[in-house]
Amino acid sequence: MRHGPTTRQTILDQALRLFVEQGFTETTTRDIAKACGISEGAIYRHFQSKDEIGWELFHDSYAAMAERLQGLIDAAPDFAAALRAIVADLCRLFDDEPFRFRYLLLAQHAFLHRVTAAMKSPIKVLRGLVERGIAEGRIGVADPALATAFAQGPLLFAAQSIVYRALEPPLAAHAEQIQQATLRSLGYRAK
Amino acid sequence: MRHGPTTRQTILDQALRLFVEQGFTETTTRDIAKACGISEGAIYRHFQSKDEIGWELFHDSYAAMAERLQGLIDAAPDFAAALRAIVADLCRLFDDEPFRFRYLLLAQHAFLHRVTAAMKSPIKVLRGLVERGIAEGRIGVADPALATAFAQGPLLFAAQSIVYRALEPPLAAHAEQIQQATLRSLGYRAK
DNA sequence: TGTACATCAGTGAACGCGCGTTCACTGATGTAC
DNA sequence: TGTACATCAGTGAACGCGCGTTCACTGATGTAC
Repeated sequence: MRHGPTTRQTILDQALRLFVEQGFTETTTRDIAKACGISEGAIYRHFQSKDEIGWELFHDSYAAMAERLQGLIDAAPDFAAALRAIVADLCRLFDDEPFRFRYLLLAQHAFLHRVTAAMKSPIKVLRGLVERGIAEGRIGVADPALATAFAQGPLLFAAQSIVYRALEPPLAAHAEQIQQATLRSLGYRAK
Repeated sequence: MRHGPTTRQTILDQALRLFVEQGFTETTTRDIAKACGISEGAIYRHFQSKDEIGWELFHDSYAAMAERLQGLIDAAPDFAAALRAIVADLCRLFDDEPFRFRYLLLAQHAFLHRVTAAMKSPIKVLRGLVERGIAEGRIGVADPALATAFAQGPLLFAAQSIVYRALEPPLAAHAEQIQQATLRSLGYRAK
């Protein structure tokens, strides 16, 4: 295929799935090639290394998610609405693109050493929102680091429970409960 | 050393640390041997394989934690006291044995396929407590799977925040806040 | 106590295997004239 | 339109390396008599 922008995307798609299912190190270039129906050599027409595939998958999704969350926050009328919008959106992302969602969680550890302080990150965005909530007197938990930690719990453990087959999918079906649990865990009080 | 029960333990200790710091697959038998100050061959006097080291570290701690949590629950006068005791105890464990604590979280994924349904597990113990709380009308979240997920969030994300240096150690210093956030996220109501 | 043998933790070189990556080559498609 | 050459994705065998594991050997300690 001369005009085949599809092979590169196929490699990304299959690698994403395999990295989540088997782990990054545990996935071989032979696995990826086989899943794509191409030879191993062909991978290196599109990427310099296996590491580059992993990093590109992480970096692009990570930055995109940060922008997306910031957009939701900017569009929301107040703190609680912003938090609710984020939870609802991430539930949808988990249901629609489970591999992308899960890869972001896994790859955080693996590529942490490459995440520079300058990079936008979903965690920083969330922390910004939490700090605003504290400043506006909406949140009972005074320590922003602790509050940011608490804010992640309900959504991400609910997602994990679905992965481990302890909780019934889709995650969006539990969005309302997750939103409430998140607000409660922060000690939210309405105006 | 003829009467040297220390080498086996040294291997376990160093492997635990390395598995947490670098990952299981990323840690080589050369790494372990070097950290212990022994040859690679010596490892195989005490363990059949690298996998066995990983599994033993996981299985022993996993079962021990399950027993420990069940003991705390049995000794507590009511639901809230049990949950508080668990949180306080796990905070202490994280501070005292950070590698053991973190390894349990990491290895869950890696050894999940070997965790049989018959094995005792901290998650099952927690779920049992949560179900009791729901039955006794103490918990607002009706779905036990969802409530079990919520119950893990404040503690484990606070722990992760310390690992990522976002939150000030020790974890025990935040125990009170974590206990309250856990109860709140479950929609706890006192008698 | 002294001697002969057994036991066992530890050594370190070596093994085979599977990994990520390379590279000479193929064949289809695009371009120049 | 036809011909010659350029470009490029893809092939698949091969490469070197580092991995987990093995094994013949050593030397210290325990045991039998």
